[in-house]
Amino acid sequence: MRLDFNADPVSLARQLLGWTLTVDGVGGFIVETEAYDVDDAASRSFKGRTARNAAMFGPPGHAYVYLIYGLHWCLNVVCRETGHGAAVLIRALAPTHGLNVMRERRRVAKIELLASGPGRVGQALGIDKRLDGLPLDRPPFELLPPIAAIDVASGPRIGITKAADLPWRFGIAGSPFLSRRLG
DNA sequence: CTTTCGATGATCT
DNA sequence: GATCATCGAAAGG
Repeated sequence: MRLDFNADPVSLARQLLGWTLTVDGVGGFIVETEAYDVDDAASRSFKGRTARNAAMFGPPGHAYVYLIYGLHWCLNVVCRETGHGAAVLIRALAPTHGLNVMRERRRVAKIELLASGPGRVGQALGIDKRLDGLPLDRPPFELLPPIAAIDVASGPRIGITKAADLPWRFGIAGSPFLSRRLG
């Protein structure tokens, strides 16, 4: 099984569900993603390339990391061809690797809250600016294929004001680790 | 269960 | 000075 990072973000967002993502051996399987495309008013790449979003215009299969609301680090997977500015936001994981490390970083008792949201994923995996632009197929990252078939659900994206009607949020149907329920 | 609101800082206008 | 792909706590039903 292989991921096609050259695909469009909607396709990659669906492909990524069920893959296990770890940083320094800490993480879980991807349960929720969001697509951000070229010419997408909700995307940080919409107004063109800047210092902040440069990684989005770099090679597919690399990380794009940014700080939101001054305190949360969010992790994206760059896709399409180099120079396009499309990516998939990792919104939630089902924790499987390094549970103790994540609990220490997050300081929450419930396993459902360890990585169920983009900011929570960032905190649980220790994501920050150092990882911006790094390839996802080499340490500290690791991506492992799904072990079972995935039942995909979709719905509108969250926390955006533009193009908010597009159903570009994807998740594993019925998972208790989704940041919010999905239709 | 729901809604509201403050925290916090880099980036862009 | 405004914006922002969020979170968590607090307040209200």
